[in-house]
Amino acid sequence: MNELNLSASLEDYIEALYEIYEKNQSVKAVEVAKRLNVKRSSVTEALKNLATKGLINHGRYEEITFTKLGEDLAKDVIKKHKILYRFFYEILGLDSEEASENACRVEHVISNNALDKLISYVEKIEK
Amino acid sequence: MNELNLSASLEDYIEALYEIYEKNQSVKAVEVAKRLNVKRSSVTEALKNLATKGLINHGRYEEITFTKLGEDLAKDVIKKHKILYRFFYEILGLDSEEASENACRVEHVISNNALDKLISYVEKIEK
DNA sequence: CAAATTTGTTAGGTTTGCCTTACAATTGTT
DNA sequence: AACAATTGTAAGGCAAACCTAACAAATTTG
Repeated sequence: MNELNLSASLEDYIEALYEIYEKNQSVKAVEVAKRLNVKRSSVTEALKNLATKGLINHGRYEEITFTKLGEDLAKDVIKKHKILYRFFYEILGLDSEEASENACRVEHVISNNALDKLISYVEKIEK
Repeated sequence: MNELNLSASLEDYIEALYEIYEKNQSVKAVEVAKRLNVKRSSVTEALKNLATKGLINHGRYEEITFTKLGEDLAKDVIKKHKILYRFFYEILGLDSEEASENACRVEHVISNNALDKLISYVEKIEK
């Protein structure tokens, strides 16, 4: 499918970028840094990296925008996160915070196929 | 619980070491290397690392043995792997290989609490 | 047992992702 | 507009994990 194979770290960045963008119609490095608990300079690096990979457009001191590919990828990660959250929270009964933490980590390592099965499963259970 | 916080990589190593040890009553770096798809030199490094952390005993050109802590830790990881495998294989219906791959990756990131809930869940479902 | 093969180790490199520090650009405030 | 504060970037470092290449120890085998 997506032959880009982002690292967990870059997936975190693009996910954060997208959600912050949705909320604010703009993205500040400071916010990304806060959210991911990293320094502003690390955000700069990651942005450079994502731009190189063709996922965002971003020049010096410019607002970022998503490429089609970047947007799709971000949505994929977010989709994974949401279904995993539901699984941990609604089915396993973890509290909200721990469900979210687990989803955050698992979303980077679960296969697409496993995700699809999980979607069907969660939906079946909660029918 | 375990305040050691092994990296995913070191967890893989100790898991492999333990399973190979169980099977052969001894561990060769070559086998570990094959199994984890790394070079022998990387295994040497990892062993040094695990020994420093007090999980195994291992001197130059010596057989390794596990400390109590190391053995407990290995068993923990293996336990996680097994329950995750069951979940992916028996409940989600992935094929054996993909179930195993997913278990291998998720075992390093899922919380102990989530694991406990998963154990209960899988056991309840399969009652 | 001596030579050949296999195995373990070391040294030195690479990549990724983070950091700190310092500076540049932008924005906000009087 | 001028100064202050905030934000973005660049440079240089560090640690984890991996690698290759070369060598050392151990094992196999003719």
